Amino acid sequence: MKDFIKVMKALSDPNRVKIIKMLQHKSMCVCEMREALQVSQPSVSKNLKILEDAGLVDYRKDGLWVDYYLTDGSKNPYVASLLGNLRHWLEDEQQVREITTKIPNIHREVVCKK
Amino acid sequence: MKDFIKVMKALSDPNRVKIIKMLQHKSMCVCEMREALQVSQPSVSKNLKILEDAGLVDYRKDGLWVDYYLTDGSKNPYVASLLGNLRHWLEDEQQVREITTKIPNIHREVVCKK
DNA sequence: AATCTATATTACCTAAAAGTAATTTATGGA
DNA sequence: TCCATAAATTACTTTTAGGTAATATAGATT
Repeated sequence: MKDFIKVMKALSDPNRVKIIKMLQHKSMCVCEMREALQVSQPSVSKNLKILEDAGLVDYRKDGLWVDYYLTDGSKNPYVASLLGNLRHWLEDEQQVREITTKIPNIHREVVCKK
Repeated sequence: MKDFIKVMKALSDPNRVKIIKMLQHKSMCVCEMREALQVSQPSVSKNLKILEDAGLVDYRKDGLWVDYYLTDGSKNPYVASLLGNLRHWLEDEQQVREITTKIPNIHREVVCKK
């Protein structure tokens, strides 16, 4: 039950869902997501932690940057199925489109010097 | 996005998930669920409203009783798939088993006179 | 009509969630 | 070693969620 609730809670916030939808396109670091979402850095970090605890995302360090990416779902029995659905779900949402079209124009070398 | 968030929120509370799992077995009235969940009647009503707003459950009146049942998911594009998954998800959960084994012993004629 | 009963609604309280600002930690380069 | 930078953590604030008690509503029975 706990695992299930954790994933549902993780996916019941718009900014976290947007993070998932962004990561479907490419792995990203915190400051890139901060730029795309237009929220503070701690807010992004906190939301990433919630997604990580739910087994939805994982990260690898790359120097100063931390690259987040979607997991294969092996840490939580509900994740693989939900991430699968989320591949096509919400693709037509205006809010999602707005963000994903931003992605190609966000480069960490530019965006993270703030 | 709103529809999606609404369903995720609805499913991110243990009592509401338990209601869904109960309704997989049979339609039930508020007082039966109250008995099974051991919470107050207003709490059950409130949670049912949240599930209804998300398009997960619907009801029909039967005299004084109100029978709640799972929808076919036609009111929310994410519901059918999730209710489908929830048919097998959480079946082995202790908390769910405890409640569903109670159901055959709960009869509204007995339980609702309180 | 008067009353009983199942459910909904309201008012209220406490706890959890989500955000920011300030601070700390960790990595890389001069 | 010292400094700069990306991310995490902490402290704090405001909003939201979930519970109960009290009350209102609606259908059934007399």
